[in-house]
Amino acid sequence: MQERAEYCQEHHVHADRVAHVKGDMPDEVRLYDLAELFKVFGDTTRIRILYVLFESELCVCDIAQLLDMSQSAISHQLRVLKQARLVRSRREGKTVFYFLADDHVRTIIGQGMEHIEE
Amino acid sequence: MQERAEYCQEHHVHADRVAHVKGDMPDEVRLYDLAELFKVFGDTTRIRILYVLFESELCVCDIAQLLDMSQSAISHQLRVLKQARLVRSRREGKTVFYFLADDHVRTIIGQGMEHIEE
DNA sequence: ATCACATATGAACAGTTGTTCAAGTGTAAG
DNA sequence: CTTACACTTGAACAACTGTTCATATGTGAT
Repeated sequence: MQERAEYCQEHHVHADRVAHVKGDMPDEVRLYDLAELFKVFGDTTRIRILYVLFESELCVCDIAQLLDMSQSAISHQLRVLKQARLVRSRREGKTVFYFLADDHVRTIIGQGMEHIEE
Repeated sequence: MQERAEYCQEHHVHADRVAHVKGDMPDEVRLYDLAELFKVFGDTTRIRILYVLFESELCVCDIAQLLDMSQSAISHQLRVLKQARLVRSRREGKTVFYFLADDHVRTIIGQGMEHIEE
């Protein structure tokens, strides 16, 4: 966090580029939110849940069964996904159905897949 | 991980959907790799590094200066980014320049930004 | 060879995260 | 109002992650 001058001499730093980049950086809050969003994608369980919802809406119980995990674990993760506005839910009697919130989920996961399959 | 039957009765589970979804799920390894990839995006420092590299290639020292962080911290994170094949590097004398590996980075970050700005 | 600089790396430590377990809602049916 | 089911939630604990600090490597100049 300090002592940078010790490593990096004035005359070495590529001042022009540094100055240029410094200009068009999104603000800290936005970058933080962005990282938070990707954190949500960065867990196998949540990725699997999202994938499972690609096809159709499902209830908590269905998802737990599909992923062979406890209903509680799934519920916790659905909450995270919901807070990130990646999924939404609707209630039908005792059952709660979850579904993908919008198409960004598909695009982001699609691009990710493309990347790892290169 | 067990006791599902206790919560979820045979007659309730939406068997048709469950069966259908079960068919076209990517294999476990792929889903794991995908989560690993997004984990890399899920950190403020790494997101900031990627953003900084949107404009032009930069050396470790430049990045550390721009983000006001230690050279060591940046170096550690660049390694993570490199392992995920999100950045690449070239050496020029004592200096090592880092740059974005391909356009997926831009697309993924772009989509992420769109999502949080809704 | 020796020195200085740019970068890399290993160990360690605090902070975060995901699951389980137990207990809590909410809803429909008897 | 009681019971049963679908789901939610809070606490706790192990596992993981990011930074720091100290040290190591690589390169070029003297």
